[in-house]
Amino acid sequence: MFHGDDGPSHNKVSSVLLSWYASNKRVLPWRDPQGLPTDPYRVWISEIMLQQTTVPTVRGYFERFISRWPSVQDLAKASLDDVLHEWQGLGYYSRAKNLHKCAVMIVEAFDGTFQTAEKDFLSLPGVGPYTAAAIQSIAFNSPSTVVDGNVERVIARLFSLKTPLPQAKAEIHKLAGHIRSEEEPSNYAQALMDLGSSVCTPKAPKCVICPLEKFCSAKKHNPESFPIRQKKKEKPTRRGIFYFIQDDKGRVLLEKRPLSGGLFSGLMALPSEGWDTTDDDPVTRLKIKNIKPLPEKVRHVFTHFSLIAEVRYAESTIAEGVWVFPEALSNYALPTLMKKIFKLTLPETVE
DNA sequence: CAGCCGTGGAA
DNA sequence: TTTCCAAGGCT
Repeated sequence: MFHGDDGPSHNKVSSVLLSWYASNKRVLPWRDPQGLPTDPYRVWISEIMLQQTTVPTVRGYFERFISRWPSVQDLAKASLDDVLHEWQGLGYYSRAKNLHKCAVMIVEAFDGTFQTAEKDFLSLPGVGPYTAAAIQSIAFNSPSTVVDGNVERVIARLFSLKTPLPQAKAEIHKLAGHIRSEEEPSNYAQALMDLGSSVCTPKAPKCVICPLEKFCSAKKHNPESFPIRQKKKEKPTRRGIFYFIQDDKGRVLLEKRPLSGGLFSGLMALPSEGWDTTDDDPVTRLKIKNIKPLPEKVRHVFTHFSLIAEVRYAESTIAEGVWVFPEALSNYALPTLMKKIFKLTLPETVE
């Protein structure tokens, strides 16, 4: 399994890594400054927020979220709309829906206490293999193999893995499990991820200061070329039309996006057509008339496509939907795309 | 498995 | 401007 005497030996790797972490530990809002165990609730919230999201982005969201709902009981009592409002701009909005659902489940089915078994976390919506392992080790200091994007990169480089991602995931998990020790599981998991994010970076890794340099197979060659990834498919461009409809009092027509799934699930948005997977025809449905296009187009990039949004001023007299005064827009959970549009149509009102 | 699901920062 | 990808999970 290991590459002879030059390959990574797990006890050496973990001890070197733990001592590196002891003097390079970053202060983060969800991390106890003294290294004491952190409230599992805080670990859980932070791990959900950190899914595919960077530390600088999460920081502010985490602080606001925790001060508003300091415990899982508080979160369970909150309304989903309030949770989504606190989540607006963070993206992947199903995370907020699942978070709220989990809080209710934990209070009702788990009697308000976090379970200490990884399989219990895995049964929760929005908690997958990474997050379950992270909570297990970080919050309960119990050994578990934590593999995120950082760990994938570190492992791929340590062993110069030729198998491309995502095919290599199983192999990486196996190697990560062999490398890790069962000492200080909480510190070890965070140390490996910190190393990946600050030293063993995707571009221009700082091998000179890396504590694992002497164990690393890729260091001699081209560390930046690992992990090898499958070619990504080209991102298509879609065009959509968004109707900015005001009544005679200046109120804007918003509609709630279906909670069942899709883009911006559960958030408020302008009526639109032509860009998402629905076949909605708002012009007919809302009896839209007097359509006047806005010359500027709004560009927005999603994970799997780019959007060119055309905005059209229009009128409607229907009673359905939610008519909102511009000053009251901040009371609603709005995706970033809507904020971009309102910056053009309501420049005085939007931050 | 591959497509879906947001956004922003870095280079 | 473009490209990458970040403490992933669900279907």
